[in-house]
Amino acid sequence: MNILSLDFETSIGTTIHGSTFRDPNNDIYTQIWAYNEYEVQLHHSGRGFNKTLVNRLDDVDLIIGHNLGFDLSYVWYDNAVYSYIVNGGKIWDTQVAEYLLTGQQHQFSSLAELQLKYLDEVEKPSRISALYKKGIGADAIVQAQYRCPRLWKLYNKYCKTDGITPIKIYKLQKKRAEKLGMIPIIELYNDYLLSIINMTVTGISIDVVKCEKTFRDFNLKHLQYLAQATNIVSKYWTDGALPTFNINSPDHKSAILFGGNIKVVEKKEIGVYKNGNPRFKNIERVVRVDGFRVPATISRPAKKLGLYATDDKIMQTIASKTKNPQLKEYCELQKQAMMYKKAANTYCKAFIDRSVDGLLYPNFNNTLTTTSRLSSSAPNMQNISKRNQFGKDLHSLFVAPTGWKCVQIDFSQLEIWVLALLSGDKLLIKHLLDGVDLHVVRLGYYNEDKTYDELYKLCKVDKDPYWDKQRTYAKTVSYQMAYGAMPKKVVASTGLDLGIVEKIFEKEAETYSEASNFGNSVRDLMQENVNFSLGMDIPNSQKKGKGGSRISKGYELLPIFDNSGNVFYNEEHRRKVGIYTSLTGKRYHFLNTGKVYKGELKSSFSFTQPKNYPMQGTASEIQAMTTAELLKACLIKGDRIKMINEVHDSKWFYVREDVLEPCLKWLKDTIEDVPKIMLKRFGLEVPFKFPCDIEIGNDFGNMEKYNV
DNA sequence: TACCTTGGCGCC
DNA sequence: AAAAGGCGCCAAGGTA
Repeated sequence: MNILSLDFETSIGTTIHGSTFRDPNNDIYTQIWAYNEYEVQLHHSGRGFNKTLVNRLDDVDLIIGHNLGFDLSYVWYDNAVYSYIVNGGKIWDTQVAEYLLTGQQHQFSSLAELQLKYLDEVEKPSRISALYKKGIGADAIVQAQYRCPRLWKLYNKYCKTDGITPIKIYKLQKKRAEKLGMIPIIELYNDYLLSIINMTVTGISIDVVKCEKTFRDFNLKHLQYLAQATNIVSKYWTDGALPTFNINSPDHKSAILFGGNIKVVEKKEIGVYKNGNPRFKNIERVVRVDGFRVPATISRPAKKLGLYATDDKIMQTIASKTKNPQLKEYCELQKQAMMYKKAANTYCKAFIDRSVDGLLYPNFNNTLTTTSRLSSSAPNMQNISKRNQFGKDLHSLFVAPTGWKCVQIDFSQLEIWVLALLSGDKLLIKHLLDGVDLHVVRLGYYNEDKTYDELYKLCKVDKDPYWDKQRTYAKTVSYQMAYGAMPKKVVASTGLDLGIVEKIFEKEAETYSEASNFGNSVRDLMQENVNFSLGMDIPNSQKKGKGGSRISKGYELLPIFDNSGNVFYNEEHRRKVGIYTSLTGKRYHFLNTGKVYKGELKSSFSFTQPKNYPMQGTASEIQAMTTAELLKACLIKGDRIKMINEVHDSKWFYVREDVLEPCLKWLKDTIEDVPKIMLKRFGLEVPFKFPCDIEIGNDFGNMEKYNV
């Protein structure tokens, strides 16, 4: 077996796109090819390699690297990479492996950290890394090789180490993974990484002109609402020392609604200099604002003394209770002004700033979340408004290239199907397979005078506005329950009575008893499997952030406190974590929040997390394995199907118009066939397929259902 | 200036 | 420090 460790040193590029492939000016200046731990080749080019590999990959069985997404995205369009992947070539990313081996606790590990952890090698402060940090990239170093021979020697040593280290780490990781039965799950997430790279490199088309126009429109709207709101508050905002009323300031909003103090800074003359110029000093004082005098009991105290929360929920309560028409109007204006500003800056502006020639290349963070879900940033493509007034405008900025269609394929009720799979609840499975509307079932829990059929007719056939709305509430409850929320939180997000929500939970537990009990069974299992936290997995020298925040996420034997605030450092009192291993071998860690009581640690674990982590985590595995399944075809049929984005249970594509039907049929069949993939990868029997819905359109704001 | 925390809100 | 379903981003306000 030939293993190859691949690593590139690149230029640094602009501050917007960093050192990644996104910046068109960036290139590779050194290629490090380490074969089987002993044969290391360094290839340098002062002109850059023009994003191509120096060698073929024909005799390579496994490519190893740390954060391979970075390197492979540079050479994704190289023929050698293409044929390697199409012929089933595999990768082992030590960052991905470490993430899974630690139960998703070690996020974005650095090579230096793993070097310490596995090889006990302390990375000496390197001149090379220091240069990189200063913005001096490999291009400059390679070009200076004859001028700076000492630096050049150092650089070559640095490169060589970076090539060999991942191979050494891989061998140890593999041993650990075999012991824990984690090889299949690590292979899955490595395959998934290839699909993620493919998505990232493809990019998402935006209509830049429309984006700029929408940005301007939203800003204009913001200013209009702001002006009206400012006009209303002007009679409460009279003190000349006050700054301009700022509708985005939590301080200002709290003060104007509930009354409060606003800190102001004034320049005060405190004498004269020798040259006769006046001497000033900044004096801080507070100005009292009475505002609308809304009773603060409607809200909740903020962290800052004397300030209160002003979120949407509270604003709605105020608007519905007040008899002051001006206040009522202000509530609506504040909301609109803020929403337009958010829509403009968080989305339109970010899209414009982040795009490169009309294409967005978001970061898909694959070693970040606790549950192994993907996360997205710069821009975040997973939280673009959909249901509110901006949903259509914002999504319609994402357009299909000429001759192509936008396609979105969603798993329907993925979390519920996952719950059925994990719990094996017979009735739930039957209901899902029969197409029973679970939201209507839940509506029935607190409308006992009506049967399922009657309610179904009212909601879905007659589309009675009242019952349709009731079903929407029930739907929200359904999803909240699936996410593992407790009744209180459901009340907060739906506005339903606590009594009703509790009844729903109660009846749900009766109806789908095995499914409802799933979380408890995880918790029981996990409570039996309490381990010490991972101890010195990351040495202190690698702590990051203030006070080593990375460590506090579970890498240190944390001291714990008793009810009187006494600190216990003894081994037997150290914090422990619960570990639960899922069907597929993925490990989840749960923080033990227990305290010391009479000298002994009483374990205590959250009720919601044990339910949520395996559900969310398994859902993400299904997303990962189905996406990975598409990769080869996406490469071979790259002129017909391009995958561009994922949002947890949905996948975004461009599909060429003239081959739409066969492509969509193939995509749907492949994605829905989770049993086939589960069997192949994990040897697990899954008794049902996972149904998907397809939508198509010319842009992602104007999509219509498509039946294959 | 650069970085951190808080409040608030978008998505699944 | 505890504890929460999982995330990321922006603006404000504060600190070094």
